[in-house]
Amino acid sequence: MREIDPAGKRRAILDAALELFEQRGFYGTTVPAIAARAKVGAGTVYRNFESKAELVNVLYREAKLRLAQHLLAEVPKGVSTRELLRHLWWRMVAYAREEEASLAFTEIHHHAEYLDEQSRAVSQGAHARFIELLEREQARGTIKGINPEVILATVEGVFFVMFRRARSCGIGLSDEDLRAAEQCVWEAIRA
Amino acid sequence: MREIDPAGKRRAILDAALELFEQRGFYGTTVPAIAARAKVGAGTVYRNFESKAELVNVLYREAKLRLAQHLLAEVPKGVSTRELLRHLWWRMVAYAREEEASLAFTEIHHHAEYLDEQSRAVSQGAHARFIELLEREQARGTIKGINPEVILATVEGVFFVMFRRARSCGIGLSDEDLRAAEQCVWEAIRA
Amino acid sequence: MREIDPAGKRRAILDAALELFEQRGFYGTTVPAIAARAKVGAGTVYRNFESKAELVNVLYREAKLRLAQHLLAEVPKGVSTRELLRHLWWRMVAYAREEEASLAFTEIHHHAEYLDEQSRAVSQGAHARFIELLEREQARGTIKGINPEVILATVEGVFFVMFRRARSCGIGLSDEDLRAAEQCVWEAIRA
Amino acid sequence: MREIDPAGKRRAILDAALELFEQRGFYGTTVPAIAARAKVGAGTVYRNFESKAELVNVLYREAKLRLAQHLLAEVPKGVSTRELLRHLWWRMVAYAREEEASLAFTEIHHHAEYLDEQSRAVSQGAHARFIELLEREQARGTIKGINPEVILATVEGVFFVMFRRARSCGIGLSDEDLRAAEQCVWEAIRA
DNA sequence: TATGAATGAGTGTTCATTCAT
DNA sequence: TATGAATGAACACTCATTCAT
Repeated sequence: MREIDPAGKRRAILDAALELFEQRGFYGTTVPAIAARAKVGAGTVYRNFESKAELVNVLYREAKLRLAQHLLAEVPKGVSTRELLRHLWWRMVAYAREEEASLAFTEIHHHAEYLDEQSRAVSQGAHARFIELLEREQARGTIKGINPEVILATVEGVFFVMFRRARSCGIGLSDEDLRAAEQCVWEAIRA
Repeated sequence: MREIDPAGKRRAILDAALELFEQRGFYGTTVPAIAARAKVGAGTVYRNFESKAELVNVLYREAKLRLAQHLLAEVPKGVSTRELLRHLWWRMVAYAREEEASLAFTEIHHHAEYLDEQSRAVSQGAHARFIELLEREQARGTIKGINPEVILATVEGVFFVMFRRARSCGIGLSDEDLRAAEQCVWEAIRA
Repeated sequence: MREIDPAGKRRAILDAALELFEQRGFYGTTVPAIAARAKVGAGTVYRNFESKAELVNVLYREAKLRLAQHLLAEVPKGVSTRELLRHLWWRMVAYAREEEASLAFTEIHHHAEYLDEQSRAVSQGAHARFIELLEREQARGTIKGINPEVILATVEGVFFVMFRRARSCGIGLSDEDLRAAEQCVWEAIRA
Repeated sequence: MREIDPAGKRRAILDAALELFEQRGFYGTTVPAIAARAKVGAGTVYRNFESKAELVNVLYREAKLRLAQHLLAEVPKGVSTRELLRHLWWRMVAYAREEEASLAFTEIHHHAEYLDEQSRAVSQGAHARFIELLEREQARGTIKGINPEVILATVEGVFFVMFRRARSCGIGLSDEDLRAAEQCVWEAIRA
């Protein structure tokens, strides 16, 4: 069987582009710079992606799906809401630590004008799954019965702002801080 | 008495630039586009600002200072921490509603490489004032004694993510949602 | 009697322009820079001159005429050709020392495309007067009977190249060097 | 074997730039004009040269070195100073006729502020080699013992002014004129 | 398939010129 | 008369994209 892209150039381009898009944004990143970092010719980028916009969309969807996958793949069944939050929280921490750039990338490109319909659908799809999960927990009466968007904004907001600040200021987040933050979030949302 | 810039072109340029930088970022915004939106010639931008970078820095500092001013100007004395949070929260809501673009702008440009020393200093100065305020409340024993950075990330995170989502998805935030969110934040941080 | 330009702004503009055109050429000199050096507003330049091109043409003609005037005004009558050359040579030296910039300016702008018909006519007129003078001396049989253009190129060439080099390299020309050069020129052209 | 720039675009750019810089100077020449004359896209200029300034410097050094090479490469040994001058003179004439623009170019750009250290060094190096040559002849007692800079200014001055005038006035220089001029120069400098 | 030279539209910025004050 | 803020065309230079090799 003939493999597609045996040299992994497509992957190299995606990885290079992720780093650069995250650091300098879409318009601040040039295709030649991506090609140089991926150690391929500029033309090779266009053999793999129709345009710079397609490239950023592919990355966006990949990042969004991978995060959702990472969080929702092995959700434990039959545990308390407290346990569920703790589980999700540390999965997010693990993801943020492994894929720092990917997480920051999705934050930055949220709702940018160069994202296409498909990317917006992926984003909304992931969002919808989290809302559903929250609504199931709300039905158990363990967390507040308010607008689940508010609950989600609480969880995500605390997490993202903390990680963004840690990343942009170059300071580390201790496990103690993360535990404290998780406790805050729980107290914020519990019924 | 001769007025400086009686036609308010400088202000028009700043306003136009704020909108565009917020929508499309620094690199995605062109100076001719700013000039066109401000209804001035391209050269007029350069009569008022040394460069595109200076323009974004002026805007950044202005936005940061105005927000800090708005929040910290009339902090009530001798009230409970609960009252203080409520006060700050609704000041933030008022600001976010009046100056939607300005708030979103500062979020986007946080720690960008085109911000100069002065802008970084302004940003850090504002941050420090909020941390001090939190430490005073922590000393009263009314909020958690954890790392105040975590507390601040909690308050800001919930607020910003909620407003960003409302803005980018074009949905409104009801007063009820905002009250609920504020209650979440309080329960998150109280001792 | 109402004087024109009592404040001498026109003169200030011409002097400022001469310096700048000589240092940086026509295209390398900006009208605002001329105005700033002349301590007038940019609009004042246009009140006195139709355009940057007219300004350079006025300067060119002035410089050309002044030099010719300086050299040909008091030509001694009834002296030997040797005496005449010596006279002219030291008049040129005096002019070059007094009006360094003016001399360099005419050299630089010789036959530039922005010079108008009138300027070219002035240039050619001055040239013709020198050629006539040379032909009169040739008729006396005291200098070579070759193409007078060659004689003129010799006198001017030695002089200009020497002064240009002195000026651009920042070295001074001693009287001894100038005397030696004049002797060279004489020996070059004498019959 | 892969040739570098087989289409000779770099050469085409250099040739086009030489013509334009010679006619209109550095600031009067636009990069789009160079590209158009060289029949390449504007971007191609920047693939071959870092900037307009680098381009003019490359041209300047090339022209300076080629002229020095042309004159000094095959200096006849053991000939009289008279013969040496004649040799150099006609080499200069040959060069001036073959590379009219190149000669005029170096004259114009002498000591301009956009020339870099390397270009100034090349210029001074060439100058030094001519001064040395003159000093060797002075040691033989065949030419005047005056400041060799004056001798050089004499030779160069006569030559350059003659060619510049011929070129700018569009008149030709007859061999007879050139012979006469060479004789003038000899008589100017001989002991 | 992979390349990178080539392109030219588009960028940030300057400046000759105008004109309201 | 004198000013200098305002203009926008034109500049030096960049970069997304193409295509011959």
